[in-house]
Amino acid sequence: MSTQERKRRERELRERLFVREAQEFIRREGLLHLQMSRLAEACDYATGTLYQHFASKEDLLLAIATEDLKRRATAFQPIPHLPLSSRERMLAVVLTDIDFISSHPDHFQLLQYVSTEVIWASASPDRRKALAEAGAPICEAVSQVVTTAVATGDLSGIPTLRPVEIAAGSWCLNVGMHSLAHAHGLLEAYAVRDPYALLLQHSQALLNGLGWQPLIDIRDTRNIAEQAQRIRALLRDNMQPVVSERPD
Amino acid sequence: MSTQERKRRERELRERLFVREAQEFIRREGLLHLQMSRLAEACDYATGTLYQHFASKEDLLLAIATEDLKRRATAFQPIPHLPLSSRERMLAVVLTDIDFISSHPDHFQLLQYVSTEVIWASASPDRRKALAEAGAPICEAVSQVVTTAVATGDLSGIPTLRPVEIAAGSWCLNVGMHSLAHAHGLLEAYAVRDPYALLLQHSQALLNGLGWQPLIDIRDTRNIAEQAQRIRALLRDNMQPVVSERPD
DNA sequence: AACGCAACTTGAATCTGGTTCATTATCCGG
DNA sequence: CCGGATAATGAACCAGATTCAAGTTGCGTT
Repeated sequence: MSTQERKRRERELRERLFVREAQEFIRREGLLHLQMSRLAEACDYATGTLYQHFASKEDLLLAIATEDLKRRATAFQPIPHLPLSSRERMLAVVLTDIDFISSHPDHFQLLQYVSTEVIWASASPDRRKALAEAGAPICEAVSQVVTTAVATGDLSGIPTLRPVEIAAGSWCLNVGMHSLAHAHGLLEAYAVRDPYALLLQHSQALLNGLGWQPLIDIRDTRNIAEQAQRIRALLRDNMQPVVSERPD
Repeated sequence: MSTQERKRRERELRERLFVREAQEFIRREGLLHLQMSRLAEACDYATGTLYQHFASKEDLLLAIATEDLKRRATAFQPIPHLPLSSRERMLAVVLTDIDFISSHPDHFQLLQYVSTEVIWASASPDRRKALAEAGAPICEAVSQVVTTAVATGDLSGIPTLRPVEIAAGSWCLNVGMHSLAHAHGLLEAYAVRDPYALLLQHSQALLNGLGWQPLIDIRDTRNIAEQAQRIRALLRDNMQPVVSERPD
């Protein structure tokens, strides 16, 4: 059994190598210039070997996005347990998302690209499933925040909606603003400034609209900014130290 | 002069032919299977001629998306003048968007694809500009709705925000929900039902949160649905009859 | 220690499809 | 009707993803 096991491990290790190296390529030269043959070469393997792991280039891209997303997801896990009001936790979700994406521009670009129906459709079902699952912890963390809020009475639940569905609004606001912020030239064309401050303000408005206690004054931008800073500080302290993976 | 003028017209006509035929291709076989040479052939032109019009395939895709977007934009123009309360007008925007995208799935897919930084970056600046401009009327219409709302006192403006920026929240909610709704399998994976009813509910919550009068009860789903139906009916009556473009 | 088999690796060849460009055709003003 | 400018043509080109026939490797067996 042990040889089989060892092989599996080696295989997994190599897959990581490919993914890691591909991320490096993308960071250096952009998604556009990632080439299967060059990637294989850079890892000291033949092109064909790459295809042992990934059925197609799209598959590889999903795999990379999945890896990123897993890392992103871990950032959300401590949130439900942070010493914050339920509403602040919800904002912590928004802030975590903003900060992660701001500091990983490649991740957003890639995720955006693979989420495209064109690319999505040409990846294998397994990879698609893996990507969807990598996002699940975020979904769960957020749902938990909502559930707790309802339990503590900060939010009076909406009978027809599940926790996820209540959280979905906030999530969509995020996704939409990221898209806007990344659409090169759109902000300028439409004279929108500082998208993430705006996102924060609208998130607060939405929470108010859902009746999520304590309501705050959305005109008080100073207060909003200060609260965000407080929450960010706490998030930094609670950050999982990024598990630096052992070099092989 | 007239011959030069005629040539320009012919050129424009042909460009339309290409775009139209490409849309047809996409509708029939999907974005994935659009091929430059086959498209040219289908229009009875040589491949090279296609490249007289579009510097690259990406350019062509932007052109198609732009054409669609223009049509989409016209649907928003009557909204600021509809006999509705300002808040209902804002909902009319949301509904128009939902309905247009629901009935033009290809449009969303294409727009999503070309908005991707990868594709966007490899199109020519002119095409990018044209696409951005095609969306401007929507932006203006929505801004106007906000401006009117502030003028009539339905919405007490937010000193630090421009009308566009106030509208941006609602817009992002839309964009985000469309993304979610189109991400094959995500809704199921995260157990979210009926995304567009949800979008409506969250839009109402956001408007409430912005203090947009008259506030409504977001728990009253029946009322929300009925109001949406009323607005939709009005929108249908005011629909610009789609200008059926003369066949050449 | 040698053998045979299965599984894996290799990278040159294949294939697809976007893009180019030398050639040819068209059009226009004189 | 001529000469040159302008545009159309489509076969050739090229990049790069994907394949696959040939060669290796490593394991268990004799």
